[in-house]
Amino acid sequence: MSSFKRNFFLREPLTVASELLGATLTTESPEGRCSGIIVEAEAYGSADPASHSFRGLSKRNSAMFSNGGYCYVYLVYGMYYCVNVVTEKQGVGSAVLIRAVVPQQGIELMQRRRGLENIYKLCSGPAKVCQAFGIDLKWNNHDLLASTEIFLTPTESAKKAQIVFSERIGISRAVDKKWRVSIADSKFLSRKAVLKS
DNA sequence: AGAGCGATGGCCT
DNA sequence: GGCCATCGCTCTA
Repeated sequence: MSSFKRNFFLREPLTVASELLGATLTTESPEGRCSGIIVEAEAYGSADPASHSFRGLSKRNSAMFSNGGYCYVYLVYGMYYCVNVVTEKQGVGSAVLIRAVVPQQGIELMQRRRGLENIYKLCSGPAKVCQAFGIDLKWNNHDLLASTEIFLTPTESAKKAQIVFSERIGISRAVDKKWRVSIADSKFLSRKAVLKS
């Protein structure tokens, strides 16, 4: 089984986001292993008004400034978690938000954690992914290249799916940037990609 | 199918 | 006090 190299993550978040589509996210916990294929992600840049890192380092966002390949987990709306893959070199606050995944291993465990049967809705949103995979602050700022509890593996098949670029979801600043990437036609997305002329 | 809204807590002004 | 990188429920069509 191959794995990502550090250099993969030391690039601009939109590039990393595009190339993470098709990759597999895996978590290991005492309850079991969960894995799934990433089909939707968003890039957040260091000079991006929509990014948590825009106003500089804080207690909450400090993991965003870690080296590429680390993990940034945050609490959103007081009740859910979202998981990001940190990009670029240490000191630069950029990351890729994992928004949707196609469940592969541990589907029963995901269904139990989510309290939901429907495969298509199991991981169709950033907080749903975290709930299904058991991701919370315990893994914030973990190195995805060193951890055995949360990690990424590259796409095995050589086939490249069609990628769509669209506007990011749930933000109020820099709304025009098309920094959301998704696999066209996937039934596992948080929303269909809206293409504006 | 789409709009509205409450839950809930940390962080920023 | 206001604002969230959300979700799932309810109401209207």
